[in-house]
Amino acid sequence: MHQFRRCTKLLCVVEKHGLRERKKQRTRQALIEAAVRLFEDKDYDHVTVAEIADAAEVSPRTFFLHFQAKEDVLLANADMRVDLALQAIAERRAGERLPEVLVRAMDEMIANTWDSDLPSGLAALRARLAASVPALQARLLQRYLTAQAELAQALQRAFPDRLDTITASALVGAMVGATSASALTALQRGDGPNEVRNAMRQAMALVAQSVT
Amino acid sequence: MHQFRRCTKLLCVVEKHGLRERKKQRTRQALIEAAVRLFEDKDYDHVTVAEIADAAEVSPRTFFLHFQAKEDVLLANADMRVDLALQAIAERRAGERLPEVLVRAMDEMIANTWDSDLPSGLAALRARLAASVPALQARLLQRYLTAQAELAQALQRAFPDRLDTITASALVGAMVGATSASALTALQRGDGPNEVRNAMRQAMALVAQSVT
DNA sequence: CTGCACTGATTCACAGTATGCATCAATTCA
DNA sequence: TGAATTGATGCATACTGTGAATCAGTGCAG
Repeated sequence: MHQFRRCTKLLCVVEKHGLRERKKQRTRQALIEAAVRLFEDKDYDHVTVAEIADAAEVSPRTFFLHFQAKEDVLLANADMRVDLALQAIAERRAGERLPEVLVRAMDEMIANTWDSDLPSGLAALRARLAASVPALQARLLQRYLTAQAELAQALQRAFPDRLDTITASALVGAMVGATSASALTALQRGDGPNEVRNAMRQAMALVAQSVT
Repeated sequence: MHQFRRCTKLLCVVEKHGLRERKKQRTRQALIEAAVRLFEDKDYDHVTVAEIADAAEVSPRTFFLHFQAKEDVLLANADMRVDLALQAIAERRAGERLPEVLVRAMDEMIANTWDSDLPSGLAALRARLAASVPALQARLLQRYLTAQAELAQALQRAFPDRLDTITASALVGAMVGATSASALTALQRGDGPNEVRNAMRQAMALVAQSVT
């Protein structure tokens, strides 16, 4: 019944199998862009799904065919980033210790966000809205939680003799919790992108030293 | 516009100023009990607000006069617990170190939950639903986040020379993140109340050692 | 004790999110 | 070319959550 959908690793690679798939991606992209444009103009919840669909020149019904909820249009590529982190853990380098692997995985996600969403302004918009719109914040946290479970599982697989299930989830929970809390604090203080990133690094370092 | 309401410390002490207040509390309690009863019978989102209100013999509109959203009926006394933790931090005992204070604050919350919600079965119901109903999970996480901000502020006030704003929120974020992640993992593994509590303790200890 | 202010509860109306279902139209494949 | 697949649509609908007007009981001032 309830179900958090995740894209598989394969789907995250841009497939262009046929005109059909490309068309679908185009309307999806149109919806995202229309939404972002509208959110930059008006208050988040004064923008209705109907308006977004209208701006993207599709029917409102189509919106929900691409996104499970209104909020998801702003978290479009989050799944891909989790996959990056999972891969980073799986490809543990020789001699790399536990905290380093975890930090590298987190860095992978952050770096990808920086590269793809920062220039477009999407990162800033999302940050601003996530700090002020409860519904979006809730959805974001929820996705963090499911991502955490996957990261914990991957981490335990990478260090089977060192971690039990509880420790693994505690560790990942601490890392994600600390990072997002400090990022949010920095954001609400009015910090710019680089300061926010520094805050995240600082938080990660703090947690990392607990597993030295 | 958006606003996460919190009860003030004064309101958390049970006031019985007049018949009026008592009546209000009675309908509030009736709503909670009706909701719990229905949630135990049916699937969470097959129970409508209208049904809850009906079972409590009030109008549906009245439900939203007491709770901001459907989910909040299950998180009724959460605010009080945060206040307990804040108090625990403010009343820092002589010679108590940072990690100890934080752990004590968390313990305060957990212990209160155990004492008041465990016998009634509310704790179990909430745990079960929080692990399976996305909407509730989201709301819970959101409240954790606002609680975190308050805890971080209180902590910084208690250790002004030791903590900057970012470190304080990172620390609290790590603690809350680790604790809830491990609790959820334990729950989903099918652990009973005591095992869950142990998992939480273990997570707290892990984070506490990072600030030794 | 009486009228007035306050406020919880109710009723009615409504915007908006989200889903189910039948259907159309274009793509893909046999 | 004909058939199956599937993205998009329209329509109907359930439900959450809010606004506004109103009623009724409580508490307070005079």
